[in-house]
Amino acid sequence: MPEGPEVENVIRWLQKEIQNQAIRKVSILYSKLLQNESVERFETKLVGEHFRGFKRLGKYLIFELDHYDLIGHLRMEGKFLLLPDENTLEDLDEKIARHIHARFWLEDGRILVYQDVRKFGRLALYSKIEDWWTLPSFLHVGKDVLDPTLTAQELYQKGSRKKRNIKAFLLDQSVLAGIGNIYADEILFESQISPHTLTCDLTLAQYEHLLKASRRILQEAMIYGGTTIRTFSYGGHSGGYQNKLRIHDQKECPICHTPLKREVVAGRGTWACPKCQPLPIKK
DNA sequence: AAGTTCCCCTGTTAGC
DNA sequence: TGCTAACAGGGGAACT
Repeated sequence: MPEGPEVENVIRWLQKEIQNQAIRKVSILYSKLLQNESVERFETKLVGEHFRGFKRLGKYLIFELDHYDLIGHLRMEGKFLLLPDENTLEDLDEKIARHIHARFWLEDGRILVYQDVRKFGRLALYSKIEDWWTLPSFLHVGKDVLDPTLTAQELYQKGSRKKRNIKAFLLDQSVLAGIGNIYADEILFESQISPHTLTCDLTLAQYEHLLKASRRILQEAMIYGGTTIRTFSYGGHSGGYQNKLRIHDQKECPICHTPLKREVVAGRGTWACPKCQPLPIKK
């Protein structure tokens, strides 16, 4: 499922492919895809706009156009495809075509389409403002994990006054943005912290470990092209990090070989080694 | 008021 | 084998 590293790969791919392309025509086939705009107005507003800039915040994609910022979120299974021409679009297998919810015809004849089997993804359109990170879409989105101004001290301050497990904390995008379920498990394993540990029981040193592990793992996953567990792909590529996962969806601990079993923490399927990631001893 | 549960969706898989 | 129910999970609304 697209987390920070997957979204980064999508953004870089689109920047390389369609930067400065103008939009000739737009058609939206699923109105709920649009968060804050009617289909008709959305389709009208985007004609003649160019894809100027490509940014990312957490798991959000930001397309800077001439007069608007277009904010996208792929949620579970959303993906963009670039089709070479009209014929390719017409010849698409019905199994794929039925899940295409938006189409953007570009000036060079290619067509950018948005496909999303589960229809969870969303697009929001805003008139361009100076600081896109102040847009309503980002009201509840904290600093990106890879934002160099984010410090362990900040996490410690937020965590120490909350009573909630660290897995939920890492998944909370208003705390830090970009980590999803898969990487949360990997980060906790590398930090040797149980997902059940309460944030108020963690030391500053542990938050330092967590932040360091978060950055290392997300960077590495990004270089590998992200993780493809179910369906993630972009530009015809799959990610490669699924082969590097150490704990998530694995059979045994790579360090002590303890058999692992899935459990639900923070409402998510969770893998952790009971030996290598012990709970702190209660006093 | 912060933390938890539910809901949106559909394809895949587990279980009877 | 064929059907149904459970499951997958990001984020926001609704609930406790």
